[in-house]
Amino acid sequence: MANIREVAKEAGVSVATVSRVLNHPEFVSPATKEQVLAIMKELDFSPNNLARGLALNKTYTIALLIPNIMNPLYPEIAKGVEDVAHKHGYNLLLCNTEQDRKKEKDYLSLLMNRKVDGCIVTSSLLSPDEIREIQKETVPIVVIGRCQNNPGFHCVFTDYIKGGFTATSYLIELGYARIAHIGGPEFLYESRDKTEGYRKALIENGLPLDDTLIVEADNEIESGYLAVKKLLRLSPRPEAIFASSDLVAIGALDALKTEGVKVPEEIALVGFDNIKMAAFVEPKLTTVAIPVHRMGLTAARLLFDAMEGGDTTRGRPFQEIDLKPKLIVRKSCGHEDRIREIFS
Amino acid sequence: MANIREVAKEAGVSVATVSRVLNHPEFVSPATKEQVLAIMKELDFSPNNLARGLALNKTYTIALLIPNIMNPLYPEIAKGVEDVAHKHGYNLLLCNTEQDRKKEKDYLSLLMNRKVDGCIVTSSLLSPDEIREIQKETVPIVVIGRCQNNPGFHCVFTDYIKGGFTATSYLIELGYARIAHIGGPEFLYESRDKTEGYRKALIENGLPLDDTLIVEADNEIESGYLAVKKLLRLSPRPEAIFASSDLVAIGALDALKTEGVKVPEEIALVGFDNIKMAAFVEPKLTTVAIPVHRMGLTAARLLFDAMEGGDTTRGRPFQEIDLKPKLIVRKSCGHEDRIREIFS
DNA sequence: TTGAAAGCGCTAACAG
DNA sequence: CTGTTAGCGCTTTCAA
Repeated sequence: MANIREVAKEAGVSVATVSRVLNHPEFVSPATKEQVLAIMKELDFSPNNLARGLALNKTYTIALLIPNIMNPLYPEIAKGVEDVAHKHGYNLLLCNTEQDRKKEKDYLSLLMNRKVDGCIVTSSLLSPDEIREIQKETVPIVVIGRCQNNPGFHCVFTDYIKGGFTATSYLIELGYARIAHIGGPEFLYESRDKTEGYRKALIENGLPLDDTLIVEADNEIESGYLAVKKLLRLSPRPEAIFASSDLVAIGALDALKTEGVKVPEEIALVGFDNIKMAAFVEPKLTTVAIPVHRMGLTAARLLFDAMEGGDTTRGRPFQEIDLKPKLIVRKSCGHEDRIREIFS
Repeated sequence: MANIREVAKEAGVSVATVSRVLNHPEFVSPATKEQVLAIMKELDFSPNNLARGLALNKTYTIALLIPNIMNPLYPEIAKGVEDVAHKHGYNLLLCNTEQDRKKEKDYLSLLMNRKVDGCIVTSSLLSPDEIREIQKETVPIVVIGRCQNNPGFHCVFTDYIKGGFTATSYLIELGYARIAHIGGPEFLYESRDKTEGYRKALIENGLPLDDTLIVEADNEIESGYLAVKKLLRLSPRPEAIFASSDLVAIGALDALKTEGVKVPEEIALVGFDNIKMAAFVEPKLTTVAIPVHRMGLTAARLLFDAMEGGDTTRGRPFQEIDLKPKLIVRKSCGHEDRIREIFS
């Protein structure tokens, strides 16, 4: 609770000197330096970062906006961001927007007013213009999401269309034709993209598009459960399901089991995200992996580059980093046996 | 980027008036208020919270220290805390200590210097004295963890001894005698307590204590996997396993399957925590539920009480809130059938 | 190598 | 109801 003035007085020097031993110790004589350091310890002094930030216009804090902390995807991103933030001596302010536009806006302006030094926004619900409006010129923002959506921001991008395409194509290769899709919430571009990939794969393979095979769910286990209940009422039943997230797939799997439908024998299932749990349900879930941890790392690196380089606002080339989704084949789709069976 | 002074000038009033429309609008005439508000909008003014915090000695931010953001337990606590923080108009600063004493200390002092208004610490590695040493007198801290361990802090507590006891007793009731235990990391009191509960249950039931039946693991799926590999080398094999966390139990289950051991027919399994995934592995995991979300809520409420009541440091009665663990019976231990079989 | 002093942007007496 | 003014704790010219 002691402040710099008390330390100065006690040490018989000026506050400037005390400040110097904190910030530019090389410019102060060893003798006084030691003296001051001693007094600091004695008085249990530690600088007030608020005041420091006010004077320096720097807070050594960055923020990360995530839509849902309960979705295991985001803690993993957060971990990636934190790893590099901590390495740079920065603090991470984690904000949970709960997929609420208002909350996202609130947090964002709060952060800008709190003068964080930088900010990473994941799967934002806001338009680039909305973000820009809230953004202070001095605070770089990097976006994790779709870049074409966010001109003017550094951006880490994953091609969900391709992801959806990959998942669906895989199912098609395995010989399934009547493939259902449990889509994510419409208001997320990620969901729409996955669905688009799904459609694209069907079309390119000359399979009919059937909208009754598409149901929407939010990103929750329970929601996947319900979706399957709906899908099972269809006749004929789908032969395979592409779920827009592993969480949903896990719920779907649960429903399938409840209904006594064997996976993959009767219905095959692909998830999306490759969350850890995907490998521990039964059957282990085939899924499309998103390099989440790396997304966090990369976004953070981009941010620090921008923060150190300054100049983010000037029409400088914005970086887009494209992290590729990758199919992880496990047991939930049928595999070699199934392939053989189909093609023989 | 405009500041209060510019607004004042532009509006032809004093800074005090501008400040007033921000903080005590009731004391300013409607006319000037509107006028000022208009200018604010025109200049895109928003107050600098750093300066505000400096002047008010208040930041409208609380912090939450968690040991591991990747463990699904903690996001749930965070959610609880955030719910009430947001309701009070506060920001939540989430800090991941990675179960590292140094990092925990660093974060804690960082936070104190940043002048958060309050702080919640979960399963701390620090002693009460260490925490107190870092704590600024004005900043209330509430602890989620063992209260006897933390005299002098408000505290939300769960009785892990009882939890371990409950889990083990349940296994014993079902007729298992040779019960193994996969303990959590020794350096966490939670782990030690669960293990103590395990021992207590054995003793009270007149079962022999056999230390070869106890193996240590950290709180990771992989670690549970390895632990089971070890346990399976024992002969005779254990009939049941009490795992110190669901994560570990899930890893254990995976290993058991890999080894072709049927659960619960050949080996029964109980987990701990009741994370969501416990209900989606096969067999669904019997476990001991910790009311995590409620822990977060409660801790936050305690914190806000303390913050508003002031006076936390004075030897005022510290609240201890005891949230009870609860057995959740699912399929991984054998159930009615098994009971009948055993008792007939 | 050091000190005096002018801010950083805001709030809160106090006096009108 | 409004303005003047003195800080909040720290950093950084500028002079010495």
